[in-house]
Amino acid sequence: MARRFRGEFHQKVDAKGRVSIPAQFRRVLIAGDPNCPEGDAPEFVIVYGDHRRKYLECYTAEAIDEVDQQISAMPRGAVERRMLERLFSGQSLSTNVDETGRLVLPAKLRQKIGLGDEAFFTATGDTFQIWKPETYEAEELTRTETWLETFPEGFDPLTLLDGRQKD
Amino acid sequence: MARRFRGEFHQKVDAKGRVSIPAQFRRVLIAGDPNCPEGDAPEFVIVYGDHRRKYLECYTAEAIDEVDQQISAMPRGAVERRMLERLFSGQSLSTNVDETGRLVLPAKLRQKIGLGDEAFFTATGDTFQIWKPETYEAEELTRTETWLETFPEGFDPLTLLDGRQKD
DNA sequence: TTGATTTCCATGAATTCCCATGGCATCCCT
DNA sequence: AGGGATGCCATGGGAATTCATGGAAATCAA
Repeated sequence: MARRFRGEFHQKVDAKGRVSIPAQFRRVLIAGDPNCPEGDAPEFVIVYGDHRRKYLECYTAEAIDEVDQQISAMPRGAVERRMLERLFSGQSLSTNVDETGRLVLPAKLRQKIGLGDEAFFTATGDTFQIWKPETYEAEELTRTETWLETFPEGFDPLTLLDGRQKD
Repeated sequence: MARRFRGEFHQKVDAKGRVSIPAQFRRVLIAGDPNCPEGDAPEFVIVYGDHRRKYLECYTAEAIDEVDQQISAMPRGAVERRMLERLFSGQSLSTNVDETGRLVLPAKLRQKIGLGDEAFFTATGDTFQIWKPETYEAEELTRTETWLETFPEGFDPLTLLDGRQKD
């Protein structure tokens, strides 16, 4: 089973912007940082994006390397390449987990997503996101709701996985 | 014959949330974890889903890998993909069987499905589900009952297999 | 200097690990 | 066939660790 992030967690944010990274996520970050200095303190990257993005997306060292490679494989000068570079190089921050398993979110980033004294972590495959809990509920949950409503009563999202498989 | 879960079982849940996994299921979990560390302690994934789902669904390592692959084959940014990621990455928990054959259900999950001191396990092909016994009786049994009643007396469910090609 | 950042220690609660027991079912030996 | 003896299985209890979180001391930066 590949090293993937899994689960949702609520964590406290203190006055200095310190947040405990869920232990399970920490392990994935460690596994995803090839030259992680033995014990722990893996490095990883937070992509915060432009002003309209309301959450922070975190990549393991390996995951971001992969993205970087794909970007540099694009033709120099291409508009798309520029955009991606701006997003992944510019609007991002390289950081690391500290010895007590926490990450420090600079005031700038906290303000950007309106983070108060609580953060919501949610896994999304090979990355995880950090949200202000209220925003997550408002945006994502209601989005799910309305999306589900476009389907018949009692619809099971699993049907979407079809293509080949179990029934 | 493929390793499939079979049967229904009632198990005790102790104060710490520990539950014995039926030995039969355990074997399937072991067989379904490719890099399972020899003896036992296979890893697997519990998908709990959103608030309206009243049971926990357990996937073998292989089964969940397959799901993950299917999801990552969907176009990035598609709403469907996003929904499935939320479900299978976010609303899930990666765990493992312990040395005594048990699994630990965190308080959060127990509350979610209202689990008390007893759990009901039921096989569903390549996954199995964990229910609060009362819920299962109330919801699932009556559901299949009424569904069966839409068919004539003495109806043989096997008829449903007709003309459906399997893989 | 002064606010901000980084280190280092502290602690309660939750989680994991380790050992123990009783019930069944099976195997085996005579 | 009798009657243990063996071994797996479901459960319990407590000790040992890990986690999340808070606060103070030590460093920086400008």
